[in-house]
Amino acid sequence: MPSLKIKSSRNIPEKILKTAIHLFTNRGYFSTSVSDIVRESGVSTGSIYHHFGDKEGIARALFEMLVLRMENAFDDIERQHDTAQARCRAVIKLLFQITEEEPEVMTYMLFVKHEEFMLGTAPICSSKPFRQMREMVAEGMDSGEVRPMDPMVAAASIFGGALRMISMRLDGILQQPLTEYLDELWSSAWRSVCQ
Amino acid sequence: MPSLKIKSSRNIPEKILKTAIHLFTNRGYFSTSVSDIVRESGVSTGSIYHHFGDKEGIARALFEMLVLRMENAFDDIERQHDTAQARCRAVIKLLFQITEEEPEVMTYMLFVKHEEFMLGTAPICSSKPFRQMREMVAEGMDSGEVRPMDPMVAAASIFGGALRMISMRLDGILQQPLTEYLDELWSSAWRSVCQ
DNA sequence: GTCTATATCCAGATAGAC
DNA sequence: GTCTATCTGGATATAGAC
Repeated sequence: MPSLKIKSSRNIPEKILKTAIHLFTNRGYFSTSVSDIVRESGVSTGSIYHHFGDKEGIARALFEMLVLRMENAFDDIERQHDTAQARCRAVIKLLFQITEEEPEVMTYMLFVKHEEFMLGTAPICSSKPFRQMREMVAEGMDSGEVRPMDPMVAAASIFGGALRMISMRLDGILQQPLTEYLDELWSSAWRSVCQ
Repeated sequence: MPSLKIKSSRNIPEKILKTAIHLFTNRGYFSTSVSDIVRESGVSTGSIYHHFGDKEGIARALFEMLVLRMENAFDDIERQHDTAQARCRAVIKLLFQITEEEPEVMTYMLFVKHEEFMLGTAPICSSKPFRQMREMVAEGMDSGEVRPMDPMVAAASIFGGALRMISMRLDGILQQPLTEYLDELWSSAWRSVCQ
C-alpha cells in the first residue's frame, strides 16, 4: 500500500505544500494568508508565487496530488481483492488508517469545501475515488453479493457509517482510534446491504 | 411540525438573514462581502451593523436560529413517537424534507464549516440536535430494539447513509427528490442495527 | 530559483446626518 | 433605526535585485 504521506524532503514546493495543508485544514483556506505560509514555511513570497502562480494554485496542487494518491490506492485495492465485500471493507480500513495517521490529509480531502475557492471544481463526491467506491458497490450488486436495490442507496448505506465515524473522529468526538471500531462498523455496514 | 422557513416579512433583520443564508451557502461566507449583502438585500451597511454588530454576527444569528428550530422539531418527534425505530425514521424523513424544501437551510446546518469564521464554536456534530439523534439510538439500545453494540457505531450506522444521501442530493448527484429514496434507505439503515 | 520591498485594491468597520 | 460617505488595515500579487 503506497503511503499517502507528503514527502518531507527539503525541496521548496514540498515545504510549501506541507505548510499549506496544515494551515488550510486548521484555520481554513480564507483565514490563511500567503504571509502566514511564508512565516510558517520559511519560504519567501517570491518563491511561492514562482512555483504556484497564486494562492489558489497551492490549493489546487494539493488537491490534485491527494486525489491522485487516493485513486491509486483504490486501484490497488481493486487488484488485491475480488469481491465487493472485501473491496469495500479494505476501502474503509484504508480511510480509517489515513484518518489516524494523517488527519490533515483526510480533512482536506473530505471536509474542505473546495468549490468555494477553487472555482469550477466539482464537489468531492463527484471525484474519481468516490466514483470508484460507488462502482465497487454496483459490481457487488451485479454479482449477487449485494441485494438488488437502488445503487446510490446501497453505496450510501455501505460507506455512510464509516464517513460519519471519520467525521466524528476528526471533530474530536470519538476518543478511540478508528481502527478499533472497524470490525463492528463493518459488520453493521455489510448487514445493511447483504442478501 | 413547525416550519423551518425563515419568515419572509418585510422587517429588516429578516431581510438581511434571508439574503445572508443565500449568499453564504452559494458563494461561501468568505466570498460574500457585506457589500454583497447590502446590494442583494437592499438594506444599508449601517442597518446591518446596527442589527448584527459585525459580519460574523449575521452568521451567528443564523446558526443559532436554525439550530434552535431543529432542536424543537426533534423534541416534537420525541413526543410523537415512542420507539427508537419510529423516532429515527421520523428524523430522517424530516431531514429529507428540509433538504428538498429549503436546501440552503440544510446546507448551512450541515455543510458549512462554522468553526472557520465563528471562532470558538463547537463543530456541528457536537450540537444539541446531533446529540438528540445519538440519544434516540442509545435509548433504543437500552430498550432492546437495537442490538448491543458501541453507541457511536450504532448512531453512525443508522444516520450515516441518510446524511450521505443528503450530501449527494445537495451536490446535484441525485436526480430524484430524497423523499423517493426514504423507504429503501430506511430499511437498509435499520437492518444494520436491529436485533 | 529565491529573495526583499513595494504597489494596489478591497474588505470590514465607523462616523455622524437625518 | 436607517442611511451615505469615509477610514484603515491587511490581503494578494508584482518588480526587480541577486
